[in-house]
Amino acid sequence: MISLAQQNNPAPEDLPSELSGLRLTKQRREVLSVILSERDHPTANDVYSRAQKRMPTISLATVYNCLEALISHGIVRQVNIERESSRYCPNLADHCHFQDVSTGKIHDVVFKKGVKLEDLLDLPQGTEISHLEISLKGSFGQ
Amino acid sequence: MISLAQQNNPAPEDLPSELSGLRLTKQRREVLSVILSERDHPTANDVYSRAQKRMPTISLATVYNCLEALISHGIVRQVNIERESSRYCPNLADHCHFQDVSTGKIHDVVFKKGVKLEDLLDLPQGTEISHLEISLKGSFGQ
DNA sequence: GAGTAGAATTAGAATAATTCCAATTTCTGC
DNA sequence: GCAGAAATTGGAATTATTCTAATTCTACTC
Repeated sequence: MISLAQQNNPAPEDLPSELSGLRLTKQRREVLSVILSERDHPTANDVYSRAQKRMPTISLATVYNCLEALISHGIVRQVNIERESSRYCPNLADHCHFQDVSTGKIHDVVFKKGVKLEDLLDLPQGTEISHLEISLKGSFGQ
Repeated sequence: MISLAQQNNPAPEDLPSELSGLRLTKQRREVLSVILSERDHPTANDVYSRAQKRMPTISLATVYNCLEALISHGIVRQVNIERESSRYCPNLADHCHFQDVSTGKIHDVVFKKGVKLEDLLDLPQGTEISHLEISLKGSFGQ
């Protein structure tokens, strides 16, 4: 079985009709396909305009609804950097986000092997982490 | 010399007239005093209503302006957790933020000694980090 | 101390991302 | 095919934040 993480340019019709217990409606499949196809961390608006190309009747509210459904079922991650609009990422592996200030583009950054952030933080015994986000900004050397 | 980080409940009038090259006007001193006095990571609105107690004529726009000035001079840190409104933190030491989901309160979390996040990330040689934010949500054990 | 230029403050309008709402459409199970 | 539930839709509402233009303050210069 091919995991979504590897799938590169799945047309909406190639996506299953259900995923992680979420019914994939036509719109959800379209939204997911957009996010899987161009992994450049699009905003909701980006997703909206890309989805409109194949499905001109989709509404922005639906895009937000679909994103929320995909996120709450663990199919997509929401990415927040400072106060910018949220972006969406289909990479479910442990990683964080680096924004190149000269281009605005966002890059996935992984931890060096074996590193688990939770082990590095001085949290009280028994703390349960339900959400963890690391974001960086900067530039690649001159 | 007492560093701001240690100062506990500085009345506005006890703050210097300049700090890190920033002229501390009456309003900036008031805003800073609010943030230093109750270190509960207030939002701009919280700061506004607290500041109003002593300075009823201060405006919300001024609070935003003052916060921006304090941040850009490295006197205060802006804290973002997901899409919630920004919060403001006078703790300049290396730390990150944990939000207890049962109370909504935000707690400072430090790294275990010797840990430097930059060392743990797989970033290209020569990458310069200008901004780094780590936020967590969860609960303290049951 | 008056005059002045630049900076800061202010109230209110504007913006923009996101959420809400109520009506309609589409599904699913029978 | 039908009933009820779930999803979609367009547009309005919300909310945090930023912008604008007018006023006030501050620090200098004379």
